[in-house]
Amino acid sequence: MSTNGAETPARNPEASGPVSSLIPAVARAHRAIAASLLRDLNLAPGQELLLMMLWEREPRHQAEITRELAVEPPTSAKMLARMERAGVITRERCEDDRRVVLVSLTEKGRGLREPVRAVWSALEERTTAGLSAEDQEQLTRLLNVVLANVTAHRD
Amino acid sequence: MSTNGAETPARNPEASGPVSSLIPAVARAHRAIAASLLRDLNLAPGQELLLMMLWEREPRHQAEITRELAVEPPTSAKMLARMERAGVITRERCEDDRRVVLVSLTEKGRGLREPVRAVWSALEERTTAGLSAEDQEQLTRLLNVVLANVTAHRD
DNA sequence: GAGTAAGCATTAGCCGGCTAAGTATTATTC
DNA sequence: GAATAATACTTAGCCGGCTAATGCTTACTC
Repeated sequence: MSTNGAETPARNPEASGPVSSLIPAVARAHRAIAASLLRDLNLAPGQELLLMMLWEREPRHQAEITRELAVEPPTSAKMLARMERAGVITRERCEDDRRVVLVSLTEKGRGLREPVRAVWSALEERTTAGLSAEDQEQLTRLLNVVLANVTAHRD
Repeated sequence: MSTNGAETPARNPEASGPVSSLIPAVARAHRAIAASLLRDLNLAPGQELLLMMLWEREPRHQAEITRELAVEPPTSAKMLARMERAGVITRERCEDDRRVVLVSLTEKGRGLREPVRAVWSALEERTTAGLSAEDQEQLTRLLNVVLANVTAHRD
């Protein structure tokens, strides 16, 4: 229903630097669009990433999913439980190693492949609108640097 | 506690473009660091933005906060309720217009100003480590374009 | 083989974010 | 002045994300 008109996202005067305030703002607005597009497929943002993993290879250990999504175990567990309830995946304990849970797609889950791809195209197109090829490369490069910075193992 | 070692954040082969997968990944890792720094101040990520608003001017209408934070009313309402419970802000109904709620800082809230500024400096420094001044400018510029793209009013 | 360590997943509970629906108050309009 | 619309906030409930604490298997060590 005609999503709200995303207000001006708080340009912050006290911010020591703009990047740290820009990143969450961009991410939130970006996620809102993704959510609105994915809602038509009955998916929540984040769930499409899991499906992509399974489309590539299946079944998968839940631990593997957790690792690759770079998320904590309870996060993936809850998400998987919901998606199982929604009928897009199945879970079963592995026979060989009763600790692990194997995650597979249902037919319904497989059917989402093309629609999700379409959503991702639309999302990316809108996100990078007005950026030249060089700009996009630059942005990708810079974001990867930042990602490495904030990802760096700390101990 | 010795945060997990932030795994590789799911480089996604199916992604139509890298930007849409990079943004959430960066945002999540960035937020995790912010959370870890803010936890020492007993704040959750996002709450510092509200405090910044109040340090600048006070009191504020809740509606104003909601608008400036670019958030939906229930989101700010819940956050404010928690912060009130935590003793950093107070809320009271306005006498002139009984619909509005006025939000003010407590002494405890005022005392957080310097610590929060320090956290933001540290966060920004870590985020932009290894980026030249031009790189930072570029990144800021490009993120602003993307922000405009994903923020664009849609109806 | 017993005891301990490591790995995998779950439960409970919090936080920021959202939508949908409702309440109360003030402004408008006729 | 009464009916209607607009505004401000709340409640309920869901989703992704997290930490802390628990349970259950398998592997390792002695």
